[in-house]
Amino acid sequence: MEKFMKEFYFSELGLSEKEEKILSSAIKIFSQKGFDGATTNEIAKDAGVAEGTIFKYYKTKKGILTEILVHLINLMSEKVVLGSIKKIFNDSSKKNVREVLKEIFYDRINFINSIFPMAKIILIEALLHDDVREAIYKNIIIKAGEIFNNFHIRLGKEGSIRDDVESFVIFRSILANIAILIFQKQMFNDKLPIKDLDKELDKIIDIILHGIKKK
Amino acid sequence: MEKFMKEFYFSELGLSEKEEKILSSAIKIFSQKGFDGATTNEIAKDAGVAEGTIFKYYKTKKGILTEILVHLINLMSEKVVLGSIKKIFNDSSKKNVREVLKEIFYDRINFINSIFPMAKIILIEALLHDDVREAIYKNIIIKAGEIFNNFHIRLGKEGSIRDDVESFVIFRSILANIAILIFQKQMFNDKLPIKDLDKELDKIIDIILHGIKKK
Amino acid sequence: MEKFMKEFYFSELGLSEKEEKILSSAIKIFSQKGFDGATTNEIAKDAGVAEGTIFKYYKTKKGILTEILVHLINLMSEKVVLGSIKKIFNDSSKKNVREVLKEIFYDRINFINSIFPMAKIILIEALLHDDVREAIYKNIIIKAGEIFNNFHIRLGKEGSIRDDVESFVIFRSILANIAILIFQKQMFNDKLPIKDLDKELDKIIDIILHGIKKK
Amino acid sequence: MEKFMKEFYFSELGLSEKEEKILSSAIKIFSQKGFDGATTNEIAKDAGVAEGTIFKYYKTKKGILTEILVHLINLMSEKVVLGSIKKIFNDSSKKNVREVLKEIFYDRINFINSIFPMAKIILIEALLHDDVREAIYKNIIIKAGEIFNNFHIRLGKEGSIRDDVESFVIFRSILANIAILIFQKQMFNDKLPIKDLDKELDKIIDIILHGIKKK
DNA sequence: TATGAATGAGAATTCATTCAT
DNA sequence: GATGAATGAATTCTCATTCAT
Repeated sequence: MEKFMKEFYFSELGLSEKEEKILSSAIKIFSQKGFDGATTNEIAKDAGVAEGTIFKYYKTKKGILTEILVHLINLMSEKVVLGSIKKIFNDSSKKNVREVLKEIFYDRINFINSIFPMAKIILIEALLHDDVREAIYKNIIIKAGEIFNNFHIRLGKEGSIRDDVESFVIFRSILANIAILIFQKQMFNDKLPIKDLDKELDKIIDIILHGIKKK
Repeated sequence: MEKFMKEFYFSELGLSEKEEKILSSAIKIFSQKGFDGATTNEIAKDAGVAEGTIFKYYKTKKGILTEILVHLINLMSEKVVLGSIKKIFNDSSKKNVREVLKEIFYDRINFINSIFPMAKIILIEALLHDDVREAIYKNIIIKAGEIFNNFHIRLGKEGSIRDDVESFVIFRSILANIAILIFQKQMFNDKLPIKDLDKELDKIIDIILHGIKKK
Repeated sequence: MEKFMKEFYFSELGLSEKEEKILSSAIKIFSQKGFDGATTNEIAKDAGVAEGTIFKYYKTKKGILTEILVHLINLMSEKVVLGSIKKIFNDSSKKNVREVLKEIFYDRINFINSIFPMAKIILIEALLHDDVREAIYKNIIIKAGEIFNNFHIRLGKEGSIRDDVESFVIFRSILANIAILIFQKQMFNDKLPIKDLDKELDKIIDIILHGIKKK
Repeated sequence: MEKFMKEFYFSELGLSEKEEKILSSAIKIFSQKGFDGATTNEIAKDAGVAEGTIFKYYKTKKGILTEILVHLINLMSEKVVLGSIKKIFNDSSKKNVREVLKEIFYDRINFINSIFPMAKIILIEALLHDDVREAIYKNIIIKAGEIFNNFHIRLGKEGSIRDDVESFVIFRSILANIAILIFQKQMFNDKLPIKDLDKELDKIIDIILHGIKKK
């Protein structure tokens, strides 16, 4: 996964090998101990460089965190959120809602899992700091909401999805279901393992589409 | 709220006034800066005691965190989770599902909001440390799941809720919807304010009950 | 001298014993190695305290320097420059110019010698930094110039000192002669020892009063 | 002046262009921040060379300082102190003392101003380190004293200057007056500007020659 | 019991110096 | 010769913890 992550995260950033190692190790250590719990010494050792080298690339420890945040935002807003979801939506005319949702769920879960260490770091920072929250709101939440809104309008017209509830409320509910699934997988996979993701998704989507009320 | 929290949290713990102040300040500072980002000096100042006094009550800084975790678990598992939810369930025969859910949602949201600083601290620690996750799983998740399971069985028999999906999946979905609402209120209330919680809950419960699919 | 310095410098500042030791050692080490050449570790060892203790009293290393500067300025402007020189001037009616000058020279030389470590530190900082220069100019030079001006006016009326040259030019020339003497004593005492300060002063004052031209 | 300085300082030293740039930048940065406050990185950037290049020419950072000291001593003792002052003295038979002194003052002030950055660096180092003081004493002070001594003997015979005071005492007093003027110009030119150097020198020389006592 | 001055181990950061290219 | 990335020892500063009062 180390290898995969590197490719995935940084291949197009034009980072030097050392810089890539440092950033990669920082993500690893920060996600294990939190930003304040991690030490630059630890990161340096993990990256196989001298501690001083870190500060050639990043002015301060905080600077590494900022870089990670920026990278995550770029990843989510520019490349992935928009790119792959749009693709799915564009193909959606051919499929029914259930299939589109499943594809989106699959896509999101795989993506978030792949960047989970980064996402975890930023989630914690967002819980603690206003400015991080602000950055996430502006760069991710608003954009994702807009995309969903378009999607919702189209499906509403087609008659596939209810149009008597605001787009945002539906969006939030879907988001909640994806989030808790990722949370379960990442935090409690030993206790509450998700053995068959495919079946699991079917159940969740069924609830999302038809609710929990007996007909 | 400061006053309320103190009473609420600690009134029955038999803590001395000083100890109460320290714990209360620790929760405040930890929730603002995270455990590693907070200093005992800061906590002492906020609590109006000498730094040394903290270490009369808690052997180490970590000890304060443990106390907070234990306290949160007690609060959730023993006193509140079980207590008030059970009460709602016991009264549930008289009401329809929608009303029961709304009451639970109200109850949970109010409760979590009131203990949010504590919950935030522990959430972060749970993201970072196995043992905290373990404690939460054993003491909260399992117990809450069991309670919901009983509730589900009863409602399933009554014909109010689908019984063709596992209890846990439904529970998780409801949990997700509550959680994201609390999250929105606590983290993005300035950007995405929840003006009328009552109406908001109606919409969410509608989606939970009937799904997002157009009939 | 260590003892003497302490008393002299700090006795009325209400400093704790530790703080006094730290400030005293800082002056010693800074004057030996310069501000940037000195380390807080060295100061701590010399003061017999832990390195961390220094930072209880002074937020930063720079803060120690500022304290020394402030202390020197207070010493020179408030207590000593004004105090003792005024006294000499007030008694001056009874003596001739030569005796007054000699008394001032004695007084200044003894004073500057006693605070030379401090003065050296600040001299170097003044050579390097605008703001220090500014502080010295405003707090010492202007005040000393004014005092001398009064002195000059009086002596000019009496007919003891030339009044066809600006006060400042005379002041500067006297200052130069005092300064170079202190400089010689402090920097080159091994090579150019001043064996009999009394005779030395007589010669210098003679030159100041009558010039170097043969009559 | 930058250009001039370079030519002036180094033209006859047979330095390569790079070496000249490095030395020139080192003087600039050292004089702004002091030796310990300056970094080799800063010097390299200012000189437009790689940091490593500095260490091709100078084994250590300290080595640059030594080079500057040696250069300053050469400049003062060999080329200039002796050269131009001798010339003035040799022409002195034709002029009166006042004119000779004025010429010397002009010459010295211009010279020291032109090399002030270097002189400042070495002054600070002399304040801090025995060995630098030693070098200055041996190579500059003694030599200058001897030259002045010859001058004094000659003028004493002519009857222009008092011969009832030691040569050194007179020399020191003249030196003091030159030094304080340079100091004023370099350190406090914004606060105490010297608008008309010519008139200023006339006043100072008048005081040096005739003293401050009213006749 | 409570204090808060003092500690010192450990953290982030700096910087002269080296060395492979 | 020249480079500049990399080093790691040294430095400033932080902070949980102790202990005499």
